[in-house]
Amino acid sequence: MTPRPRDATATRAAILDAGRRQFARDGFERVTVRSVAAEVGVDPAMVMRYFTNKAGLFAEAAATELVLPDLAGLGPDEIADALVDRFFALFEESPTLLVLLRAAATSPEAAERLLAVILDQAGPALATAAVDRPAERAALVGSQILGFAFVRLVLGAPAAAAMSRDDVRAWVGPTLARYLTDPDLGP
Amino acid sequence: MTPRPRDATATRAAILDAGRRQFARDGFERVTVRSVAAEVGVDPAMVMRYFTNKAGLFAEAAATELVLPDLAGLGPDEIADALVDRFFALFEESPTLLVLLRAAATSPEAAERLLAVILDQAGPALATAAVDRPAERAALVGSQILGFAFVRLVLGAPAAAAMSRDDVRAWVGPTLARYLTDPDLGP
DNA sequence: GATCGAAGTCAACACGCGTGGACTTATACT
DNA sequence: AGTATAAGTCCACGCGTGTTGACTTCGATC
Repeated sequence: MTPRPRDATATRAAILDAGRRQFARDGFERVTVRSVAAEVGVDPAMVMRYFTNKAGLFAEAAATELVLPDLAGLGPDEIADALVDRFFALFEESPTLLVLLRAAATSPEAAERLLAVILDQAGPALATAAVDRPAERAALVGSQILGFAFVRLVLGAPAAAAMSRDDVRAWVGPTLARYLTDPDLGP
Repeated sequence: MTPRPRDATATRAAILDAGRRQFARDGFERVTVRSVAAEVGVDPAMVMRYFTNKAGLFAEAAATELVLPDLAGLGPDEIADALVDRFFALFEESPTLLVLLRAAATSPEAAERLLAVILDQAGPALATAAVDRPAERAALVGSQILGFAFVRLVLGAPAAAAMSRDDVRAWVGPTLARYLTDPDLGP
């Protein structure tokens, strides 16, 4: 066959990559189809060809898979370390979560998607570790993780931005552990 | 004198109020001068007359004063309750902080302003309560407060949105207390 | 070597935006 | 009554946006 042996999907991947970077840096509205195309060195119409829409490009750029490890049978401290490590790596390897975080602030659809990621992907894993009230505990874990990412990556607070992975483990790890496993917490 | 005894500043206040509501709901970019003027029932040019700019309107709509209570001499639990109560009231009485939170996600200037609010207004008050490392502990307190507000008000997570003030006290209060006063925390 | 289809470019459209300036209205003072 | 002055309206400009359709290029197949 070899219908189109050229690097057909190469520019498509380049557009997606540039779009992801720009969405992660500027949010949805401030990114223009033209700016993405310019970064790739391609005509703006290419974006429509491959993604039909600016929204289509965003949807693909914001596709996030948390792939959390199995938390069952782990002690509180191990759970906390596993969560910190995973999210630390997640924000480093690809900015999809940051894309979603930035866009969620001004777009109800993006907010809904981010909430779905937390509830549907992190929810089950966290529920196996929660002593009770899994919904509340998952929401609190999410609030601390997103809040820290916000202060560190969006606001750029020096004290938070300067922390190493081990620092984050030591500072916020215990909070996550208590949110999930402290039986005395809550009303 | 009475240079203009008419309700001169009334429409100005109405524009500011409508702008604040729309900025709190939609962020900076999605709000248009026209939409604000339409909500007030006034010509768009009135916005320029009173605020010179869309940016000028935003700047005034985002002016935030935390007015935190004095935390010196309080125990950990009292500190936590005082913080939760103050921020709970703050988000209810006026959406300026929400305006700043939403806009900070996509605007570096807004992010800088929100960071300044945390550092300059909350920082000193929190520093009096912190056992050590005031910068790190203030950043962590801010991350939890903003993160919870984000999950509750922006994402609208049911488990977080349904919490009463006392629920929030019971769930996140202890976290704030530990961030400030736990001497064993951190690396 | 002719041809077909995909990859990519070009110019333009329609729209909504922020903003500016000329114009109108109406109130308070002389 | 007349007038100055502030409040408010109208209209339109210029720009950047997302998006579209027709055109061009070019490599692989027959």
